[in-house]
Amino acid sequence: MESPKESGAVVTSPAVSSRDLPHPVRDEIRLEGVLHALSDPMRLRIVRELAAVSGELSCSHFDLPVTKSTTTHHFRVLRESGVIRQAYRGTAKMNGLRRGDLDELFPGLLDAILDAAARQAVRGG
Amino acid sequence: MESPKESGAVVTSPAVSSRDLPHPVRDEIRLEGVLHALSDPMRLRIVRELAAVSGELSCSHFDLPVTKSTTTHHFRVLRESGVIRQAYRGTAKMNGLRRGDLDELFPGLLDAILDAAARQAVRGG
DNA sequence: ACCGTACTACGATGCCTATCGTACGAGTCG
DNA sequence: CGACTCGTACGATAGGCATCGTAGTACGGT
Repeated sequence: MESPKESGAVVTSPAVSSRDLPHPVRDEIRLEGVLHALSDPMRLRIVRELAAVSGELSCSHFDLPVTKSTTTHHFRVLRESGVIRQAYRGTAKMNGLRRGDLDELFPGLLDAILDAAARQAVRGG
Repeated sequence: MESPKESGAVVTSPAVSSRDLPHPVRDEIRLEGVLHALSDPMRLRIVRELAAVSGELSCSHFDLPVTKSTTTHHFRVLRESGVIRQAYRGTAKMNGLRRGDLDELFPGLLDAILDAAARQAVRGG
């Protein structure tokens, strides 16, 4: 498509770079999909880290015991189920929890799951 | 433990019959397992009905759009993940939510999920 | 004893998915 | 430009699982 590089204007922020990723809109998010996404230990771990920093993290920040291919797969599942939002920023891909959307759709759900995960971790997870 | 059939006492309740089913004890219940169990539409539906009556229901009470074999499978997944408790009462198999255990282990989780499911159903699920 | 009901067990099938390795595209910096 | 980093795409593989059908077991009533 059009390259955002010409036109005299200075590119002030790296923004979403060119390629953008398909996300479900808020009302397309399904409870079953969210639960399924969070029922995988690797993905639950990712979401817990994202919730802890309450900001965005690059994919490479996570040091998961799986290959990069598999990591990509898990992030895609989380994005397609509506749990996280992803955007390119330069070569990095930033990930953020869709807290607002999830809280509007399913009030208390995310917090209950995060709390449950924390308790289980304390008990020795 | 002791069989309730001897001793002059009248058998007032059919009780657990003979065969009993393996359940995880409370501390063996894993969050991932619970989320996975509830991420299936059929099983979520079962759990919603059980929560609605807040008592026990026989397997045959449910009119699911699958065969009985499949229904048995779903109930086993729910039992083995710690979401429900099952016991034979005569020829019927009664099912009840393990609310107490789940609420102690993961406070607010079950309610949040049930509320989320109800909201989604209202929105047209 | 017999039958009907309730549920199970087992095998088959087809789909989904978690995982890997390798090869590639996009962006940054020298 | 070239090299390097970050992440993707694709194919393969192996295991899990939702579903079915059929055959079987347990229990209760007649």
